[in-house]
Amino acid sequence: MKKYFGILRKCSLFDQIEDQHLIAMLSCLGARRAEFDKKYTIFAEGSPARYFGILLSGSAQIIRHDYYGNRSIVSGVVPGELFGEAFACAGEQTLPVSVVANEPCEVLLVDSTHVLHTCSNGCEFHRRMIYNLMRDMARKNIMVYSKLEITGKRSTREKILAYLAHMEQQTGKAEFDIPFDRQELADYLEVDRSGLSAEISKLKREGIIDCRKNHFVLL
Amino acid sequence: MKKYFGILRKCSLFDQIEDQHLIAMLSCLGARRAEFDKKYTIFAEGSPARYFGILLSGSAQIIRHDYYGNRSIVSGVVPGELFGEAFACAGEQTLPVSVVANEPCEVLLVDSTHVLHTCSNGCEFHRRMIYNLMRDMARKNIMVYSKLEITGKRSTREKILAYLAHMEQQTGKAEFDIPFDRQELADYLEVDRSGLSAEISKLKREGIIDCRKNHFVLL
DNA sequence: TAAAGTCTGTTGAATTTTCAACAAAAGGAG
DNA sequence: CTCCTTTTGTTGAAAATTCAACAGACTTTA
Repeated sequence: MKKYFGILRKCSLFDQIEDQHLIAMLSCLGARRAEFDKKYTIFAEGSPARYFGILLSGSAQIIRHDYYGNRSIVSGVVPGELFGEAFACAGEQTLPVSVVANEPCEVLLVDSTHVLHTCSNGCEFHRRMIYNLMRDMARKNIMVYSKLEITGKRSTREKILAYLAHMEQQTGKAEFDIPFDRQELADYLEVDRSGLSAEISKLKREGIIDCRKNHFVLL
Repeated sequence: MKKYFGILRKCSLFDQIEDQHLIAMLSCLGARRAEFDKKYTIFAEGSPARYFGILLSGSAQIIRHDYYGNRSIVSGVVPGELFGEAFACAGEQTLPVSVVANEPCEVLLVDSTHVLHTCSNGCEFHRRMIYNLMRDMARKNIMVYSKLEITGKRSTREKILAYLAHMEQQTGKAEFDIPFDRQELADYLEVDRSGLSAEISKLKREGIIDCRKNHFVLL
């Protein structure tokens, strides 16, 4: 498990918890490692939400399908991030979303009840971890609000610009890669793919942005 | 403060905490009561997010304005609910939204740092409260996901139906009042008001729903 | 390297949404 | 009760989005 310490140290759940305690905690949490190939479903919509995940490597997406099979991408997941924790912590819920591997993934599955209730060993790091988990959820909350702000825009153009502005703010740079291809970006922004492509071309012609594939520059 | 016990008992933050401990806790939290008239801003977008609120009476809305002043309603707040807690718990944030009184309101303002850090009295109910707060945030998270699902629909018609289905599920009844007037519903669903009215009329003509003002029936 | 498959940009037509303006209905104030 | 204000429904025109179809660019696989 030691090979994952680099990632786990960056995971907000273990903030200010030292390596020496990590191993004990992981077993205490009943954490187990799992692998998923590209396109595989890590968590399936509708299944019980007892476990949450920590992405160790690869990348994943949180998605939802409506009655007609239209895909909507809620967010991407990068290594070190938690996923599904809100559903696990709310209790008595089934998952309203799926989590799908975007490329081969390694994940750590954690039983949420082990986090929420102090372990029988009475280890004192639980308190820290619960605090960390709370802050993580607060931040996730804010992230979802951001998405609401982006997809709440009325036009495709405004959605694109709001998304790019958000990425600029998050990376601190006017030049960055986005984690989506065109279809995925469309599914994230809740717009039509061809309309999205057309609008991106227009923004390029107007000299507002530049991009090549998934690399964008704000001018 | 005793007159508010009825409401506070329903507040998720105080789940399983008995009345006798409540008074001590409230002072321990540095909670203070405040009143706001209709249309008054309880929390302003951009201001520091140190306090969160508990609505004691009245009703409020969490809203956001974009550059052009377009209003977007993120959610409504009813008595007993917390608001602003995610922003306060994420730390180092300013509010990305405003909270506005929809009618005369009484609120309890709570200093988030008092909740997150065990009080000097070392009262044991903090643990329970932190647990409650975490579950509250997890649920809020899920609520925002629901909103994302509703507003993520591509057409006005689908948004209306998704919203009404959500209300039906939440109330458990096919007949209910919605907490919005037409303009507010439009701002919540992120659509044009006149288009919304037109679509509601159409749904009525088609015999899919019935409504009078803000009372809706799913047929 | 060639072939097959996927992703992206373009286009035009059909559909929808937005916008602006107005009139009817409902609610509130005096 | 009447006047005034706010809310709601309707309409038509303008603008934007979606849809379907296709061609070229890029990837992957055999």
